[in-house]
Amino acid sequence: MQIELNTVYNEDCVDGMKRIEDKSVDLLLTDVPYGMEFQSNYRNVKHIKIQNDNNLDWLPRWMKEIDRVVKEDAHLYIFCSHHNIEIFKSEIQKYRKVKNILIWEKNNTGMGDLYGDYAPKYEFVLFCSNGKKKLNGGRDSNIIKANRTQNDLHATEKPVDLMEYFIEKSSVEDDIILDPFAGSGATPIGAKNKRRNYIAFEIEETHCNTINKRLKHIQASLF
Amino acid sequence: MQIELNTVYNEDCVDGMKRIEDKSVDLLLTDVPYGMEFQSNYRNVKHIKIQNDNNLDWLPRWMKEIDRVVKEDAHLYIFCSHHNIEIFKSEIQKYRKVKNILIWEKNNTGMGDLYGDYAPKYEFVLFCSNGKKKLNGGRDSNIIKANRTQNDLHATEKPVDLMEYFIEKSSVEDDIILDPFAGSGATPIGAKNKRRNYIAFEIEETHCNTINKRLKHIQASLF
DNA sequence: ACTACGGTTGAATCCTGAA
DNA sequence: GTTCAGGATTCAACCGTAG
Repeated sequence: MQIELNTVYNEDCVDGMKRIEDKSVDLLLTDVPYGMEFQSNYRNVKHIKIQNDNNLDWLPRWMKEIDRVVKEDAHLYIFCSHHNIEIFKSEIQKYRKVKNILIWEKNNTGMGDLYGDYAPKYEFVLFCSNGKKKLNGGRDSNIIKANRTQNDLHATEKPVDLMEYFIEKSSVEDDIILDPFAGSGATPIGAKNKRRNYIAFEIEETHCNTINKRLKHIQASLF
Repeated sequence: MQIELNTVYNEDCVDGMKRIEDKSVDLLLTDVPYGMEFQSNYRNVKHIKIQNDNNLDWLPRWMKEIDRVVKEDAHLYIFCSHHNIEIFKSEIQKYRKVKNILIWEKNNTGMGDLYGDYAPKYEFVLFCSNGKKKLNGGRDSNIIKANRTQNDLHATEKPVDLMEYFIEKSSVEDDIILDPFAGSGATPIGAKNKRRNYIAFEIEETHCNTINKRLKHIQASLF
């Protein structure tokens, strides 16, 4: 392994992943940029625009690298939206089997067209598995409720709860979890809480600093 | 109009729809064959295998015809599953805007891989709109809960409640509603209950007879 | 335990005005 | 004409607190 475990790398993930050994990752859990040029206009808080979110050109190279580093029977969880789910699913299916599409049901609905559309209340999570690896715990449904957390840190912050849930369903202690788009850091933080190893990339320096602060805070409180 | 309203035609819908006038349909509400060769093993009831369900060759011709007969600003609701949502969405998008993907959340979970997968609890409904037509009533979320109904009529029976909900959101009295894959008849029955007109096709004679019986029953009870 | 009520919030979309 | 950036806007769901 030419890469350090339990580190958040401030670099482009497609480059950085090249230093990860073949078939060494036990779980992929990530929230990719949706390719929507999203910038939150939420009230007074102005978040940094998501980098490289104006197109999905990175997707084929990214997926190829993911397939190289993630174990054959590992589970993959990839967040995406209804706007371009067909693009993500089609690309991922070139390498891995999309076994299910999970629904993260949020506690509240979003903005958008007020009169001509239904209010958005969920995010998709593409769940990939070749079928050999079992899920830990009982048989849960493919609709998962989890409350949104504060979005002071990141425009599209994911709840640590939800990440920990997926981590426990699909990995054991000391496994290696990869998140190429760490964002607010929910995956590395969840991994640390649950005593798994993580490899994380985040291209935005500000977010990297936030993640490292949050991780340090856990260290102080856990031990 | 060369076609009779409020009739269930026992024929292939791609042929039958040719008799519908251009841009004459106010709402499309249908549960297409998912292309999975589905045959329910539910309890003792053996359902008829869904015809033409082993492939999706019909889809391009079907969608072209749908686009011809449905009004430009009309809403389209097309049920589909996660297995091939990308195929349906991509094909539909050649003609219409998929504005949202609705989740029909069922009261119970389905079968499937008991150990290596999450239990299926929903169906997708592709919601298409060019954005000009408003939805009736309040602003509802894109997750819609509706109980499954008895499964003795049809393998993939949809609740009449749910169809009536969509009918009321997206049409007014005397509108024309099209269902090219009528199945158990939830759409024509919902349409009749809500005093809309329907055009329905169902290739399987047994199902046609069932639908007509159910429709007759409404006539008796409504008037 | 239950209801009532106030406070808070949203991976968006539309519209307007400037370039 | 066209594109683009930024500002205003919804109401249903949920939570916490109080009665």
